[in-house]
Amino acid sequence: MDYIRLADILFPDVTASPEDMEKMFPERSLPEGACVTRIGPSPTGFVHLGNLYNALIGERIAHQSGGVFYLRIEDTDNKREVEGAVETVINAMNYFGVHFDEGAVSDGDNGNYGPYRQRQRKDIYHVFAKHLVQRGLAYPCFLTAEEIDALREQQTAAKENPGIYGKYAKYRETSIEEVQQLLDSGKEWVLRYRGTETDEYISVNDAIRGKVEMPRNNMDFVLLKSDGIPTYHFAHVVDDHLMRSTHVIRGEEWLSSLSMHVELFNALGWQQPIYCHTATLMKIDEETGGKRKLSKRKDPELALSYYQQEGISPDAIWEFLLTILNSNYEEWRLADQESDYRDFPYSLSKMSISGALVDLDKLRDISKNVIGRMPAETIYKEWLNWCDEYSKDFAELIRKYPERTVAALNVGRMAAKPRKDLETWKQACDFMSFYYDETFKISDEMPAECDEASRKQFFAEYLASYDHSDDSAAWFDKVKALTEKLGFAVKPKDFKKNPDQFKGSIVHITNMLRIALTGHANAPDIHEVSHVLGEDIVRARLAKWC
RNA sequence: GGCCCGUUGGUCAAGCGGUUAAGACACCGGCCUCUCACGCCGGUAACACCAGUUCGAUUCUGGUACGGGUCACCA
Repeated sequence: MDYIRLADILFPDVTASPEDMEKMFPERSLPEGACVTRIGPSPTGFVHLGNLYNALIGERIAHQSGGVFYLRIEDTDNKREVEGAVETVINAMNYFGVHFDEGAVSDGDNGNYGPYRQRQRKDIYHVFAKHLVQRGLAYPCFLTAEEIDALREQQTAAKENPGIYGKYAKYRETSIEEVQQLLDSGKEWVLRYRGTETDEYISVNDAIRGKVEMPRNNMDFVLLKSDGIPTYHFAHVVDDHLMRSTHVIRGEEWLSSLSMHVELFNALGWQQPIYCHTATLMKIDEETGGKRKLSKRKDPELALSYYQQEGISPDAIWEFLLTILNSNYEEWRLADQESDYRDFPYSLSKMSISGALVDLDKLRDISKNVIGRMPAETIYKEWLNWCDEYSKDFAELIRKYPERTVAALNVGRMAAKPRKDLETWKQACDFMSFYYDETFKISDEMPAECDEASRKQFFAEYLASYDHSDDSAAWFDKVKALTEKLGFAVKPKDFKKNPDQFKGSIVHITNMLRIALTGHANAPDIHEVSHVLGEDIVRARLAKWC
């Protein structure tokens, strides 16, 4: 068969050669050991944790090695494409602090290895498609969807592997005349790779999993779809070669199509990148109690937007993913509280290969510590940023009282063992609400031990003797004196031992004070809070109880 | 069903032939204390199963079970 002629019939417009492509996209001149990585999201408008998870690995190993990290949009499936999805991906990655050195940007491309949108690379793929046809490694296939369905049914019934291969590859040996005829009649066709029937095994050294073995590809899989756009498999091989990726980081669901990719790299005579197949993120299914893959429909926490809405800071997400990704991260963080997480030496070999469960409790804990490490000014800024987007009323409040807010954020944080009250920005709005009259409300009941008479007496006398300039010790001495005067135990233990001799203990008294001041039985130090609020507010809030 | 991947406490995980089988989160006690938090001390809790190799297996090999993935002109 004259494959050269067949190639010309199929791709009459392709004049460039593979060598031209190699010249157009030369090897990158990078320092020894530099990694070139990428993420290749498809623009479906939904960015999930798994995307970020893989992005983070790529970003780390690229930037840690002085390499390049880029964004490639895998838009070969026009059916799934959603308007504005590219923007969504870029914004999400930007929000979470993942920066690209090159690749697609919202209004075009940035870099010398583009275009970075696969649909715009059609001509490039066709050069290699034609080349494969010329060498007899690819052929046009005119099978319709119905024919393929019927074949699959027949194969399944006969307990054979479904698919187009060997004797089932109907159009493998179609003559040029027949092809020409079919083409002329306007019949749709796809370009298929010509698989070899073999019982060979291939072996790939995965950077995360080690040696992975599987049967060599024998399928006539699709290279170009009927619209001339490549499938993922073909696009991946061409792109990662031409864009000079050194490492391909992707989910383990790709493991099963690895044999096709190996086949193509070999057929084209290219060196394979280093594959890194990551574990799938899982969660516990509430209904069955079993582990399962996170699902877009059932699990809101899969969407990155969930974390934005909850107000979990990007740093917390990073730390969370880093602890899942590298088992020694927590240890490193424990030993070094100050360093940026980017200083952590990330390693592919330390990665877990079984699916990790997304544990929101753990995330909250990490978030609490991350915020705990931030200076109050940083918290103010980031929290305000979040409020501007998700809680406009609160943003207004914070802006109205900037000094008070920063002071409030510092309550209990100057001590040797600082408080960690804030978990998320959303929770912060709730927690901090008592610092502002606009949002202040009494949420807890006054302790039952304090009857109305002693309550009135307490607040009256407390206010009468209140000196805003008292230091903590002087203030507390006054509270103690009042406590005793009202017939309450100054030492909680005394009350515990002899509950009959007292109306209650100082715990009840201070709780009463705390509720009047903050609305909650649980709140930070009363003396500190009083000073953040200022004398006027303190007096006003307490006066209501006299 | 074929092919692949996986399996250490509730969760995340160290471990890489001999360990009292780390640590973190969660949970439960206790201490500290004006509440809550923080912090500290302590506790409950694990090598899926069965063979084999070995003086000795959580660690190596095989099988079973269970979980996951994939078998598209989707990525």
